Amino acid sequence: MIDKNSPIPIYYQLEELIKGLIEKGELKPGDSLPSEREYAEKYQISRMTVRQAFSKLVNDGYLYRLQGKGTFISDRKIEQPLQGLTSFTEDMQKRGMKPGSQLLDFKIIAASLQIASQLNIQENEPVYEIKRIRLADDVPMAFESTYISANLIKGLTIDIVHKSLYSYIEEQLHLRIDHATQIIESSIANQLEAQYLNIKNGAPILLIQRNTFLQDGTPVELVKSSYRADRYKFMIHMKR
Amino acid sequence: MIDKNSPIPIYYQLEELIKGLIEKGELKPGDSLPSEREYAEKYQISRMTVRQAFSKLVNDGYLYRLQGKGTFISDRKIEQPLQGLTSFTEDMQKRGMKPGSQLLDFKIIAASLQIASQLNIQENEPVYEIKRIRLADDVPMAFESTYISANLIKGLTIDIVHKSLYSYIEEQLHLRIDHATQIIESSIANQLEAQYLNIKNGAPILLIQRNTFLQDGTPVELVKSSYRADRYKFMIHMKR
DNA sequence: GAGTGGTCTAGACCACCCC
DNA sequence: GGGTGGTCTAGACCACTCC
Repeated sequence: MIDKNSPIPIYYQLEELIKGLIEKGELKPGDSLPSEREYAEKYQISRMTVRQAFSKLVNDGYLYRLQGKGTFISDRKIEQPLQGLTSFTEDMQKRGMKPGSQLLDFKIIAASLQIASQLNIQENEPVYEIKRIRLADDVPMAFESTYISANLIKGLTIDIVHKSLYSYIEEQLHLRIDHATQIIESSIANQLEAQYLNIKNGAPILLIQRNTFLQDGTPVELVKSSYRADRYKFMIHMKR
Repeated sequence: MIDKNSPIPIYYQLEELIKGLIEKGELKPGDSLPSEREYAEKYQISRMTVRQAFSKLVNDGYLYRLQGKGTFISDRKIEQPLQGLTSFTEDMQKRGMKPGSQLLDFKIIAASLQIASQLNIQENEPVYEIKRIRLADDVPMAFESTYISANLIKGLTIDIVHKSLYSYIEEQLHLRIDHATQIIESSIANQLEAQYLNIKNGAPILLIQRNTFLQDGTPVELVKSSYRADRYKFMIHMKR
């Protein structure tokens, strides 16, 4: 089950192995795991390597440790929702809904001062502007505008955007998307939003602005979304 | 600067030392840190111990690593906001506002089915109910209702709540608050909320429900807040 | 080739929990 | 006292970046 000769790090293999056991239900919330020493013995690896795998899983909320007692499976009933950076598509799938998308606009424009400052580029530099209505189970869920520097992310097409923008950036351009900041606020639908989302003028909406960055802090993407408040709640999980 | 005989772990001392340098501005965003090996040499500690300190700081967003190049200070201009679990008081202080509070109600009630299920207790078990208006710079910011199991958190007083509930739970009761789930949604002020928050009926508000847990998953606290949308935006930072 | 972070080892002693 | 996680050491080899 653990291949020591594989180029895949051992700690990562162990991580996936344990995650698999949890997802298959062989390890249930509250269950204690075999001790770090037992894993080390069983797979003939160092205890530090086991600890590295455990630490990642603790950090991601799969496990928790109690000194002197052991390592246990977390109760993730409530905390399931947002684990790290996900796309709209993944988000909807996790919520058990069928994601969809309706393209309104895809073009290159000159960056406004506001967009340029968010993307850390000069005013009037070219940026892709993509406007879409996002659907969940074929019903409008959000109205979304995406801005991407055309000098940083070259060769973008509608097709790529439809598939997976993040995969393209990471696998074709070899850039590593690392983190994002989201600003969430409450507002009221204007006429345009009401029309696109099929709700009443003045109905509550959740505005989410996401700024995505590479590891060195270079902005990759700016997304402004308006979600229907009657269909969408934002959930996050926080560690102390 | 590093005391190897102190009961405080070396990796933690190094963490604080580096954080200090960043906060004092001696290390600026984009700067590269001395290498792991240099720190190990300088303080006569193992490289693994240095890595442990670095890893925590990377995880908390202070640093980022580039293989083959070095370790660098993150640009935290935008990402500053919400780092882990914070109280209203801390939150407002970080935003540069003066926090305040106006107590509306403090009593023990029998848990409704809804509250009981959130706190994982039986219906009609005693719970503290605390209702407050939260102020920022003396202006209403949020209307907040807190529910806490009276059997779990004993001896709660208004005074404790006014100071720091979390300190009381951790230092007096020796329970370790570990994580929380927050659900954020957009809504419109009803008459009561409008009155308390000094806004118009129908004005947008941000509803935030927070469920707080101990390490083993025991619910500690349930907080329902209604924030004025014109004064409050929720910000989060996410790692991929 | 020299320097960096990424992974890994085989030990060690400690603090804590439970019997 | 025996088991657990928490910390720490002093090495090792690898992949990567830069010159």
